[in-house]
Amino acid sequence: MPHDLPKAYDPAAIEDRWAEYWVREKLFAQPTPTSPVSGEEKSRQDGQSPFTILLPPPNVTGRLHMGHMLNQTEMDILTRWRRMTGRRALWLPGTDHAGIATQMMVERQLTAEGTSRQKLGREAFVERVWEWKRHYGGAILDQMKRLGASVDWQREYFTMDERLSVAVREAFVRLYEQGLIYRGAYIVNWCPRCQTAISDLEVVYDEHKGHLWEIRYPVVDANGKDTGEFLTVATTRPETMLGDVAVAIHPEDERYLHLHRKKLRLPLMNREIPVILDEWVSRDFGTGAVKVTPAHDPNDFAIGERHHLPSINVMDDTAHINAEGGPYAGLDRYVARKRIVADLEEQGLLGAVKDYTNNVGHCDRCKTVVEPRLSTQWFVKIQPLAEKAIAAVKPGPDGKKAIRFAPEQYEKTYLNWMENIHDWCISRQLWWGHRIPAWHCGVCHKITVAREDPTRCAHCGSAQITQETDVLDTWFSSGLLPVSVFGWPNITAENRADFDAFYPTSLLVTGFDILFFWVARMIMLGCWFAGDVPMPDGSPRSLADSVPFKDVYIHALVRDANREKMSKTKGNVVDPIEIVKQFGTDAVRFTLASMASPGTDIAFNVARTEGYRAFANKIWNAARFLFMNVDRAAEIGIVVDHTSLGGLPTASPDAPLEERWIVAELHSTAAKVNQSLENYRYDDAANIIYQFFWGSFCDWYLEIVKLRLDFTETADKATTKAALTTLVSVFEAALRLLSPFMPFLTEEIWHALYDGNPPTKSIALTRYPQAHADAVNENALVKMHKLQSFISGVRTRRKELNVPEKIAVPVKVLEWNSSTGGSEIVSENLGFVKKLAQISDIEFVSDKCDDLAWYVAGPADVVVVYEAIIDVPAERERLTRDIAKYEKGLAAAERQLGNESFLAKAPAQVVEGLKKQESETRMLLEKARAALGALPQN
RNA sequence: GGGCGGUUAGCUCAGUCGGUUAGAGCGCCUGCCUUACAAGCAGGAGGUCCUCGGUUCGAGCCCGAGACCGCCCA
Repeated sequence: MPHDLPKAYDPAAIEDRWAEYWVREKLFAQPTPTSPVSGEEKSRQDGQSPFTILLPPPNVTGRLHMGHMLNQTEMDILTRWRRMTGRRALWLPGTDHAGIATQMMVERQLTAEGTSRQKLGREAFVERVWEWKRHYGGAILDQMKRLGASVDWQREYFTMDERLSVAVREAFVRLYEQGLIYRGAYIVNWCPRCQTAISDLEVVYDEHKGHLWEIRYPVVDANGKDTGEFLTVATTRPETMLGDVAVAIHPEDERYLHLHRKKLRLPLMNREIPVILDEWVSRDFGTGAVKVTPAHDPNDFAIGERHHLPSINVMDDTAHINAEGGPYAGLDRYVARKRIVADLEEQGLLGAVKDYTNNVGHCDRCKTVVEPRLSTQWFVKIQPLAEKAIAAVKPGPDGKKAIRFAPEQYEKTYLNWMENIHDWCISRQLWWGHRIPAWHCGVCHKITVAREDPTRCAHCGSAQITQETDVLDTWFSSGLLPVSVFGWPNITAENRADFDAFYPTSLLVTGFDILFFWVARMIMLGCWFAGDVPMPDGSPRSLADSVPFKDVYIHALVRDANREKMSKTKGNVVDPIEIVKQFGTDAVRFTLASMASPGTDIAFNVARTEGYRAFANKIWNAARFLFMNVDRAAEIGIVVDHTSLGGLPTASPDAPLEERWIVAELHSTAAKVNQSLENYRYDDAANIIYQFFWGSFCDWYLEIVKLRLDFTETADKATTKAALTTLVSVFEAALRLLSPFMPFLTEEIWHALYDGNPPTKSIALTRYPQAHADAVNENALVKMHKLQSFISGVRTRRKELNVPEKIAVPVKVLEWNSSTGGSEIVSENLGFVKKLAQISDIEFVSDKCDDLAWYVAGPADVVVVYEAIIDVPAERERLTRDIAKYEKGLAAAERQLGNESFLAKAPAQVVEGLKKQESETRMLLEKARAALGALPQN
């Protein structure tokens, strides 16, 4: 039997092989169900309803980083687990076309080639991006394949795919027809480098040390002559003054009220502008007078609307001053700023210049300072969509929430944003993306929006129509994914099996950074459009059935070991692929899982990963131990029946204690792990399995079972076979328990265990261990626990007496509390107790003996008899320390037990427990005092 | 300015409904190459649960105030 595993676990030697195997064998493909799954069936059999999860589509230009790996590890654990519990599990992968990022990438290439997208023209450029995508776009998904993500590769999508583009177009047209898309001139965030509008969410604010400049605007009389008086305004952006159309003051500001209706002469431009009153003005900020530049500031724009002021745009789309800026035309905004400040100073119109730290918006993509700019854009009137999206997370008529957040706190964040939402600017001045399906008429200037490319204007019939050049925000298409990947809008009677089976999806796992970008938009668009799709039986769809997912699990940020945010500039980025090469995928996955405590950032520390590689190695070697014994057994004709594997083993009442115990531990572990995963407690689940494998199975059970693995000719073959069978079946079940966390290692060992003839193609297709409540044998757990503390106690005592590890010594046992039955348990299990504690002989005594080496170990007093000289000072120190500890504990217990309120109000079980503890502590104290007294005086 | 989260061992973090003497991994100290594993085994040390006040028979946990750290939104 070829069970020859290498001595040390080497992930590199096994992982590539399995990763390829899983993809090649299409193990995780989830074809369209042939018989439609009715919604009724879905809700009736919740345990068997499909488990569907969408991969947050990585940016097609991206490379895998630690955040992806955490995200994917969590999804993979849950998907593998749900699959193993028997549910139809579908994890759907894909990538996002990432408008700005991808366009930037290709433009950079073009620049290097000495050309540009303008020179190429739109059509050629877009073809060039497709070419780029075909070449490099698969990189991140290839990395995912290598990491063994159990996704359905047959369903891989790209947001610009034809079928998904159909959905984008349908969504746009429908919203337009419903009056929810409009076009208009508003202040948007403009990136002068990307030369496109970006949404509020794509602006990141940074504290920036700047100045607050005070500028004196001369007051003029009716003839335009200076009166000699000035109104001083304060601004952080003096260059925008070129576009000023008014100065606003607060209607109750006594300082300036006399200037109301007066005119000012705008310095440098020599234009007369009015002084107006507006409540928005903050009297405490700056001078209390604010210049109004509607074309370059959102607040000013609002004031302009209120007061019917004109807007003067003084900058072009590259943030250079345009012709409206008079002498400053052609200057970059910052050059203009310097020049303007200098000129004002020269003219004596510059007041105080104060240091001021303000928040400056930068483009999320390229970090260029964003310019608020008045321009014509397309917007979604968001309120009606937001209302549904709010209702979806609040308790419905039945008191249930259609969407639940984990951790719960994110629900507040989400609602807070959704309740204060602004209309969504969806147009981008890019070439790469879904081009807006709107045509402008050259004759009547009206807009035609259509599902099919029109040839004539819908209003006047003219053929002089041209398509809108803008494309849609990438999030508009990714927001539609939950519906579009399952066939929307083409949901017909013949073509709705996917939609009926998999929508709503079960869960979304993602980072908080895209809560608004993506999660919120999926909820809005999903509720809006899926809501119109009737249920399979033709009935209207409820909100609960319209949502894109039922649960949202938000995970934290992966930071470096010092809790610093990873960043390229800081150079502290941990490349997951590098770490994987070093320690193996399984170890990295386990690290992330064991640290994934909800709501807490992960400080990724390779020391931890090193530890989990050791864990993998531990299991590897446990497997080697098993195989060695299986092979030896085979030599004398003992064969473990493979058909007994695959479930969760049970132990008969007459089985040895260690068997009843390990089986009970296994069931208890399985129960806890299932419960933890149910609650998204990856950390608990991982730690519980770790504890079972290493702490229980390897440290205790394997050592004990060695005594029963007797392969000599005289051995009782039945005993050996029974022990071996339990050993193998517990191990096999534990592998399945571990498999979602460490899929590679467990796959390798599991196949070896079945000697090349496994019952299915992969451990991932077996059943996850489910505990039987009655198999958790409390009695065995308690007894074993006592023996463990007894054995540990003897070992501790041996160390204190400097007994060499190899030497077995006799011990005397005195049971000091008959109710525990300690002596009996010890004598029932003499075999392994003697072995594990290195005891040559045990004598049970009924009276305290005179030996000095008295010690309390677990359920019995123990005396380790050894011809060693007791280190009297050390012994005195130990006893003194113990006495102090016991005295403190006893005093605390007595104090509480003397409190009548406690006795009256505390639950009986707590009082009983404390009484027991008190009497035990008292006994320990007496013994320790006696032992101290018996020590020689010096 | 508005909102949210955190502070527990040297480090990174758990701690369920308030209940007996607060846990884990890593690190540290001591001793061992023991026929699965030195990526190992055995043993050990290590705590003002941020501070103050309150509720309670009982507080790491609940309430109030404060300190410090962090995040989101404007």
